[in-house]
Amino acid sequence: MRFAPSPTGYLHIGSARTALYNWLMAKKEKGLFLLRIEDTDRSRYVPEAMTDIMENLRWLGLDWDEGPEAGGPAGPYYQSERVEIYRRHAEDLVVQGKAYYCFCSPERLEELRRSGYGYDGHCRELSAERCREYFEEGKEAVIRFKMPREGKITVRDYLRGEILFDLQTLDDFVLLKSDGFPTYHLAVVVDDHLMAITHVLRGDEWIASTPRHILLYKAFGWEPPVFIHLPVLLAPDGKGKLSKRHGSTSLREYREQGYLPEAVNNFLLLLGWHPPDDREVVTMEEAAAVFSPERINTAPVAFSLEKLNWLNGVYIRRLAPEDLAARVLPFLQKDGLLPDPCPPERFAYLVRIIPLVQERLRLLSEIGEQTAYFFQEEIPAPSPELLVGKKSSASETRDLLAAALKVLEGVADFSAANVEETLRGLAAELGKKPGLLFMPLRVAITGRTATPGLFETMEAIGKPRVLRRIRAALSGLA
RNA sequence: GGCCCCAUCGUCUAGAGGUUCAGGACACCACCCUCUCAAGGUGGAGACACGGGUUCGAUUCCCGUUGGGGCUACCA
Repeated sequence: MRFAPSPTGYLHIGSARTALYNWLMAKKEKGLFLLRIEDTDRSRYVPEAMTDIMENLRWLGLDWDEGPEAGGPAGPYYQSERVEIYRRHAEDLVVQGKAYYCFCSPERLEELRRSGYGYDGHCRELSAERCREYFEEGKEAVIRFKMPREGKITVRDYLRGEILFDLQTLDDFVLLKSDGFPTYHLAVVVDDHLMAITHVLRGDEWIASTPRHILLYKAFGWEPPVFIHLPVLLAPDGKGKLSKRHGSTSLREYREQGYLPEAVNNFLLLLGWHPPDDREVVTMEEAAAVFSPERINTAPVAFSLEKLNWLNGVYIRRLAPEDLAARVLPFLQKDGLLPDPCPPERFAYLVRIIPLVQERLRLLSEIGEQTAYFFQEEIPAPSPELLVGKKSSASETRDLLAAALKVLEGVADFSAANVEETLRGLAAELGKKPGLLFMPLRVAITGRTATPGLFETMEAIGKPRVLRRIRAALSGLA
């Protein structure tokens, strides 16, 4: 199995799915997974793309057995370093009469394209003599594949069965460009063969080019691999291909938004594939044990984030507090709530806070807004509107807070259980519903109406800060 | 335009001719739990694109229509 991205941009979420499926299949079948870089288009080459692709594949845990930085017997794994190999193969085909030099000008080709048909075979029967003359004149040439002119070719797709193509609809495509670099078609066939790829699992935008590839395998006298074409990813509205217009398409953006690689993998896995049972939460280990290409769907898939958000929550809840703390730390540092580097005692406090917010967190990036009041010495004074509930009045709220302040001052053991007991006792004593007392306290202490359990929160914040915040709220009401 | 692929709840999907008044998950709604918010529990609403065949019987097979998508480069 292999994943063969082109370094023309950041790792796309759809490419990541392709990589994942390839990786899973390699694991399942105890085969090898290799990474090959298809950098044969110098004009579209983006230098940062390479590091982004490798970094994010690793982030997902999709390690490659062979490829850049890993090496391997079939290297090099950058196509730009293999141009000699492609040139040799292309020239072999010319010698065998299965391909030919073409000297047509870009202008002529442009006109041809406008006519709606492919290349017309203008240079197909050029004599060797003529070619030499052209070369001596310094003309640039490409090598084109000599397509059989009639008949049909059947492409066997693992999921779709046989697909018939009329050879008349296929033109003499370019194998080797005038700059000496191969086209995708040549490079992919040569490399997949030389690298002993048995299953080509790629996006279904390649179906239309597969007949060319099969013909190339035949021309070289090679056995074609099994072709498995994945359905395309559609925009969330199901209309049109997934593109930047519809939100994030690069994996790095998801990472930056606070998605867990576990969740992204699980989500991508379910986008076109499903396990034999009804499970939705499937870890990589589980998937690697049961992945089978028969269960891949053929219909286009809308890329909707709802399930990813849910899965992210699921995986966040599964994390050990220390683990989640470590993952959330960079986000808190970015928000300026914890220093970088983070001293051990501050980190320990974070770990202590984690259980309070763990089941409320959907994205790691939400950590700051959900926990700021734990880390801050003082919080911005909550507005009276927030402090005074809809069912209460300013004077009642003031009385309640004052009463709470008084009893809390006397609490020596500021544990959640003890605080709860004290405050419930107070509410009963005042003949008030507990919620009526708890809400203004919550707002006074945290500045918000939605928080983790009040008493756990108070314990974590500690008596001095709690009392100070209640006093501050009280003075704000005066 | 030509060639090709695809078509079950809003979304991801189960289903491989009858045992399905079509099952699960996300999202949505209601209720329960409850100090708020979550999480969790229970329940609810929600789909076989359409038209022809084939068949005793079609969501399942065939054809067409419609819709969506891809390819049609010296890009991958």
